[in-house]
Amino acid sequence: MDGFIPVSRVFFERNVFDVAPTLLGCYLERSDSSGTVGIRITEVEAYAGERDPGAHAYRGQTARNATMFGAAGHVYCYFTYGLHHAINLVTNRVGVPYGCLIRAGEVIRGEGVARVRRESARRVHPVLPPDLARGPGSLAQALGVTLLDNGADLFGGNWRFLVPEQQTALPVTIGPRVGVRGVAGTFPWRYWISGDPTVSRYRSSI
DNA sequence: CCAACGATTAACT
DNA sequence: GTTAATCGTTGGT
Repeated sequence: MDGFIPVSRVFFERNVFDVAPTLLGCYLERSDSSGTVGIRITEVEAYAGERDPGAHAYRGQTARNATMFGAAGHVYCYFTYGLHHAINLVTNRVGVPYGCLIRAGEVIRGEGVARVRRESARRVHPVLPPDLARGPGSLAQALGVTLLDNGADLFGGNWRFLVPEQQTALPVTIGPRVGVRGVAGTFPWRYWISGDPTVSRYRSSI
């Protein structure tokens, strides 16, 4: 992918609050037999395990969240609301269940495939691109994610992660996370590219 | 075993 | 702004 270069797993073996803002502008790609879709990440949230009442891992390890407790650079995928999938990229080291929810992105490869997968998003506007990957559920749908992707490795297999070739200082806005209730909903652990139209329209739930 | 609900979305009014 | 859709996971009986 033009303008992006590979990076090692060390990128994810850092504190989640260091990783989260540096994910913005990076390239995330998933391939399967139906095609390849790649996005430029525009919105993420940090989830900090036992320190974070809003995190799945807050109450310890379960069968569902086990991937978060594993090695960095893997995909934690979960199913929620009976119909949506969402993905986190696992950070830090084994045993520290921190990760970044990928909330939104700009589809820059495989838009045709993404449009087919996101048929319901088609009628947004006759000319402008539809909301292909705006919000975690939409993003997962555009990428073709299923629960089989839980535990997938970003470094090998059908996923790929690249960083921008040019280190440009993106304008970043920080604010409360979406859909997180209680005190954890006040933590400013959401990061997005300022003014980017692909960022989810949802706002704080507090 | 069972009831409640969720890191949401899209279609309503 | 409000709400139905929809089911795996969780935590309490």
